[in-house]
Amino acid sequence: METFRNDQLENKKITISDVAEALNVSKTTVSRAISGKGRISEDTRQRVLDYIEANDYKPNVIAKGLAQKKTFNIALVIPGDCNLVDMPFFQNSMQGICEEASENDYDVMLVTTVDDSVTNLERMIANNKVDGVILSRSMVKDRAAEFLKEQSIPFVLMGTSKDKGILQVDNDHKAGCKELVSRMLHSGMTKIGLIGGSRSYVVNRTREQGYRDAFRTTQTALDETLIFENCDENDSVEQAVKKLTRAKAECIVCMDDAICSSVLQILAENDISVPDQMQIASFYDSTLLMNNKPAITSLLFDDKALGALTCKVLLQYIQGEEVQGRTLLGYELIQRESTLFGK
Amino acid sequence: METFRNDQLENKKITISDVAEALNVSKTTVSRAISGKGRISEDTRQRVLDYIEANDYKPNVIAKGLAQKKTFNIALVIPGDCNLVDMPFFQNSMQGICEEASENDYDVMLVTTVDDSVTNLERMIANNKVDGVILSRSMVKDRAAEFLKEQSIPFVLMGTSKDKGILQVDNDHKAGCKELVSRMLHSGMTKIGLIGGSRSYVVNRTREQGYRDAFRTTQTALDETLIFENCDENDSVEQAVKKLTRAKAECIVCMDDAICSSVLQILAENDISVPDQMQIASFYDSTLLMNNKPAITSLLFDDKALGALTCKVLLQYIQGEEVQGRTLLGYELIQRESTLFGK
DNA sequence: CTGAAAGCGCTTACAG
DNA sequence: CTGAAAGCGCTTACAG
Repeated sequence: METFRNDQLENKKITISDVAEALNVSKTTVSRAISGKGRISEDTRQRVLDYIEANDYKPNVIAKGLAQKKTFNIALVIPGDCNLVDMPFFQNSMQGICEEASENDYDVMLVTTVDDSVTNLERMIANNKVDGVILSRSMVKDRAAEFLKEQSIPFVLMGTSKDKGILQVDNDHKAGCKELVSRMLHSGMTKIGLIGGSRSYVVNRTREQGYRDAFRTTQTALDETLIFENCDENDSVEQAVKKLTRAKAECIVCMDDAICSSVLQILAENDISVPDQMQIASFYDSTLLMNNKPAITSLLFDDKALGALTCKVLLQYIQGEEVQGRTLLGYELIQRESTLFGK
Repeated sequence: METFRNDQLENKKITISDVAEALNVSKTTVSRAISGKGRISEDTRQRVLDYIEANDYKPNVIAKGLAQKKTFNIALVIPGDCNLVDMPFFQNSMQGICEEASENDYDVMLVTTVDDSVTNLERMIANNKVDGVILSRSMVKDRAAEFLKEQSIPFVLMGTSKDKGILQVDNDHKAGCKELVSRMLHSGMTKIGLIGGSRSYVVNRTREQGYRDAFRTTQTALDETLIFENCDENDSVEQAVKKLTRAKAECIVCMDDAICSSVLQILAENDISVPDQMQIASFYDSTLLMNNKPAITSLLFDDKALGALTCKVLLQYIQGEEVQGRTLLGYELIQRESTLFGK
């Protein structure tokens, strides 16, 4: 059995002192040439820059951070226990965050939380390892947000919170859901069922709000018995579907693709065809149902852009710039075969 | 529109000098009490520790790192463009990595790669932000691995490589696949088809090897026309399924759940029932097919444990301990309704 | 057992 | 425009 041991040979990197010495200037001058701060002649500046380029000198960011009391790192907090349907969201937004951070010479540290525990986040903050934090899934009662607030650590929520004191960037779920349902109402449907997940997540409440807004705006009576929430289990979804078919709902709007997937399965088992006997739409297009036949009408959000923007706002805020308290991103309504309106 | 601006008030944290002053000892002594290195009387050690505890002093890890030329960070490199079926693997292993790192007072930095580009990784390495790297998906030709080798940065591959010079920790795909296929052969089947994804990924080659080994060990003739690889598109999977049904294969083994999902759909469309007319098994259980009826026989791996172990090996290596060149983790063979053998 | 001092690799008032 | 010096918050030979 072959084994390895790290030689720990320090591959010595060139430092600012080396550069200064080689050029016969002070470290101060080198530092200024690089940062662009302070007066320096264009001539020496160019000399320094050329030397750096030629000798591949990279300032040590850690040392720079120590001197400036910064880390040039941000933390991304993601749930360690999310289910399949949420993964694309985290994956894509993560990608956007990393790219945006990278462009600003920042790096992102990963913090996973389990069961609403914030110990990992606490450790990272206590260790001074980050300049700010991105929170990614917001619970109605969010311990991480509370913790960061009392520690007065800069952070932004990639999501929505009713707490106006929290910086937030989110997809405009409410407007999207409202438009989707409004279109259905305009097409003449009235019995539009809604099946949603846990109300512990802010996003589910937001989506529901959009649904309600559609009815209010179009002045259509809303039948509360067609709304089913907290349907986390397959069983509760099944109950909901049964009640909705019995109530002769024309369409079932699912709050996310996980629920939609269950609904489709249940309908198939009961030989209820989509869209003829029951129309279906989903509030979130997760690629989980990409290959479903018929294709499912749904709302499409650009999660990568959301991540990038969230990161941008955080970095601006960290740098002392003024930022908007809340930013909402657009959506796309994709009409597919599972619904009949607007055809 | 409400806006925010960061006050940038430095919430001053207590430093080692503060502690030293308060206790009337030197910084050296405080440092020693904390690190446990160097001689120090049990008495003063306890005094320091008590004070620290009482006043909630946390050493600044960044400063410690500067002095020791360490960062106490590792980087995790993940593909920015993975598809749904791979996400649970990354999510779960990530969780394992984060937990293990946390326990060793290390943090993990996220690096996403796009199209085999290593620029983000280069930046992170150049910036001295990490002590080591975990590579998570291995291509047959892996640029990230090459880069890290020539820079002699400690790294371990969470996966398999034929390069014996690379530290690796992986699930034992080969043994798992071998056992699965062997059991089928022992039950009397002979026509066992294989449909796999891109051979650019090492894991797909490894799985195929297990399949071949099963035939060799049981001394069964292997019909090469039953093997279909590089089936990345739905079309190629469809072709493969058609050929396999025509060839009267008794079972189709899918290299992963994405392929399995396509296969199931194609079989359904052609009214071929599972397992009566065609048995199905998958080499990787990704929860994607969790609710499929019939449930799919497959191999189960503990990705979180894989992540944790990979991280552990990296940290040991970084600390100069001797580590095994290659470590393989077990698997579980889950027999479900989609196959008939062993019942 | 304990401490003064130098050092990690930067930045930044301050002085010239 | 440029530099010497102090400082960021730690660690670690070295001396006592």
